[in-house]
Amino acid sequence: MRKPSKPNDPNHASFISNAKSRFESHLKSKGKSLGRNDEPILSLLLANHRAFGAYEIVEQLSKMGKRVQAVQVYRSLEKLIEFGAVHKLRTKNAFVACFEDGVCNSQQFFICDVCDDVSEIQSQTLDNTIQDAARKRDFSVKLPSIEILGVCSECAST
Amino acid sequence: MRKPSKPNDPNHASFISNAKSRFESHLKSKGKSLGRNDEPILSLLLANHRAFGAYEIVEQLSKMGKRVQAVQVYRSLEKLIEFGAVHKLRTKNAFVACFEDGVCNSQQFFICDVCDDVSEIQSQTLDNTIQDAARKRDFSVKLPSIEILGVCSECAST
DNA sequence: CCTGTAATGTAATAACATTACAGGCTGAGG
DNA sequence: CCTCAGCCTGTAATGTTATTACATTACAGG
Repeated sequence: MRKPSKPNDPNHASFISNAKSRFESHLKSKGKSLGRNDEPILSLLLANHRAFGAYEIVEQLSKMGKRVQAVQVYRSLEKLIEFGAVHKLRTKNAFVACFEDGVCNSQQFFICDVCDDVSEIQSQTLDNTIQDAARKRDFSVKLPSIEILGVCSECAST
Repeated sequence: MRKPSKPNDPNHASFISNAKSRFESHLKSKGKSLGRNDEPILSLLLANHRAFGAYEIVEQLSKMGKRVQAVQVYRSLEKLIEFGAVHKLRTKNAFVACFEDGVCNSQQFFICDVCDDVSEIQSQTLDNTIQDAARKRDFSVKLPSIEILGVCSECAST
């Protein structure tokens, strides 16, 4: 099993370009293409290991000389989320890049209250436990959203 | 283990009055009291097995001749949530009564996309699985939020 | 060149949530 | 009984997140 990439990994740059080209192929296969706003947004999120609010993305891009409005950010995010390159954190109303290498189906996050770091996990056990519980009540799962708020090891030790 | 009460249960009325008096005692023990807005809001939520948005609560109360503004609803909800009588569903930006009988610590929900029904579960297994995953990464859990979106058995069969 | 589709830009607004401030009620202590 | 602190209420305004509506631009294929 591949480890998720993080911004401080030495080969993070290649991870990013891979993620981008995967996204572009995906779009192409659906008759769409990488828009002029998509790339900067994805880059911003990939360059950070935390979640950004949509309006924060607007600000950041603005600082980088790229003026866009919220709606354009939401449009790009929608595509990115659909593809799986970005996840939405509903507890935060914020958006975070997916750092899993390859396909990502789960939505399981540990979110640090202190430093805002988001770490995504892919626990088959957790998935199974949820599926079991769902089966028991004949509930058919569409989208499990698991967001565990707390304090990460780094912040706890300082 | 007691079953959670539902609006169509024959003894639901007594469940409601119990929930209310528990809430009132709790407030009293904290030097607070049941405000004039708290009761109607709790009643509304307890009378329905689904989540309400804050502004929807405003509307409903208005229909019942009680005019309040959003901020008042949020104030009551804050108290109710703190006590555990109401939960916030972050995937929906909405609020649902807790139908567990007694103390409720977990936040595990199955939410039907079709009929909006919310059913709360208290899976120790799920809790344990999350705690295990957290321990592995030295993450100290404060507030797990688990909201499973999908289709309930009723809606699937019709 | 024309046309259809996707992407963009712009403005306005909806939906959700909070802050600020002014009164009003109540109950414990003097 | 008085009064003062703490809680509750009401009102207005504002902040934050997300979407709708509509006009325009870019571009590939017939």
